Amino acid sequence: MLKLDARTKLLNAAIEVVRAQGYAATSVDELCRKAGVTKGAFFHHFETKDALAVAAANYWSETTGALFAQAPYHTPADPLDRVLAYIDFRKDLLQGTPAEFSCFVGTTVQEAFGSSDEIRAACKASIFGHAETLVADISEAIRRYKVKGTWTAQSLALHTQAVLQGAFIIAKASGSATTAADSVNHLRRYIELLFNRKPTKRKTK
Amino acid sequence: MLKLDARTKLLNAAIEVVRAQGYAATSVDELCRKAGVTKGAFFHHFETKDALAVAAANYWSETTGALFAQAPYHTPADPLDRVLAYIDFRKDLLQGTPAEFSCFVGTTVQEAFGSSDEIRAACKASIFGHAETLVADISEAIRRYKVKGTWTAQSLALHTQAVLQGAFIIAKASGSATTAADSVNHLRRYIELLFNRKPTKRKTK
DNA sequence: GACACAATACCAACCGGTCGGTATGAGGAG
DNA sequence: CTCCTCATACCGACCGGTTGGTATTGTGTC
Repeated sequence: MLKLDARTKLLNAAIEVVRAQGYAATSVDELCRKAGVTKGAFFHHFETKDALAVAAANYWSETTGALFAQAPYHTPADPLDRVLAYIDFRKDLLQGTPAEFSCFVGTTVQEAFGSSDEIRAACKASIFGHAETLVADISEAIRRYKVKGTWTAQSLALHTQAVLQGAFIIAKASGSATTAADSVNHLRRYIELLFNRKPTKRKTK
Repeated sequence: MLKLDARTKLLNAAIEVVRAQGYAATSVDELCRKAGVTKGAFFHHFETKDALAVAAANYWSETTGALFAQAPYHTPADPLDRVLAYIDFRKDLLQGTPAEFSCFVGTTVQEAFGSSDEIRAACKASIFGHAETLVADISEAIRRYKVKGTWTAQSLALHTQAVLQGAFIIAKASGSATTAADSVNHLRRYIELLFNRKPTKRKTK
């Protein structure tokens, strides 16, 4: 981390600290301390604290986007298997403390949706953008399995994100990653039922 | 609200303001202003700001507990119908802005789980306690419909809360209550599928 | 007059943000 | 090559306002 420039160090620090204590409770000074950077550097790179939040949300989109793009859940030939492998992948990420596995933009938007429309929009773009990466596989699975229903691939993709966000909150309240994993299990079962797939052991990893 | 004592006015103000802007971003002074009460009164009734949060979480449990206890979703004879009616009831509550329909303890615990174990515990008790009120109906439905599975009534009850909490976050990000209702629809469909119930129009109101 | 309750004045610490300044390095002119 | 200029990156003391919390003084009701 030492070779990174001040801007990137601040973005990484923001994601780490905000996930642990929330956005409003995180001060600019603390961020600078954590990043090993001075306050002057902070306001050189970001006009305001809110601007940092917007940049961090976009940075979160990029880094997690790259993580999911190269994740192994894309390999199955069957689109439904890919969707289920995605769910399993998300479950695997539920390790350690909530501060480690929870979602930066989910945490931030909950606090800032009323005070900054720029932050809200950046967080929305992150969540909805990630959901969008699931739509192709879901749509293909709908066609392949000839599933009929009043719901759309988009709404199911967004529902997976809602379940994950909710699971993070339950985990924060209970202090247990297991309760979060329980919800993800229910989500997996829901998708199996939707597509008439018999309950399966996970195929990947 | 004028006839209420200072303590209750502060609790109501806390729930209203925190839902709109979050816990950390809400100052004691603002709470006092909103409640029409002085700072002296605040610290007479609550030792610290955190103590107010704990009291507000318990107050939230009581008031929402009363709301749900007298709600009409308990009337159907079939336990599964009661569970589905509960889901419908929750969906009906998704009116107006996120600040109006979102959950005080869900918002608060997300910010305070790392800094105050008392707040965390009070919020956990509220969420888990509410989930517990669903367990009897779910258990009865499991018996009546002879459903087999690896999941428990408790885990399904908690999953409903996770979906709702997640739906609140999606609503805050999107600024739309409709997207939250979409997730609740998926939750309802999941429960119908779990119990082999044909998709139904809602029975209660 | 005892006691719960509330109003006001006040405090030190901390907040986001500002500002004058320095370090470094690229590019052009001579 | 040397010198000058300019832009970018960064520094840290400082500012006014706000924070959670305290101390003191009423005031209404048994």
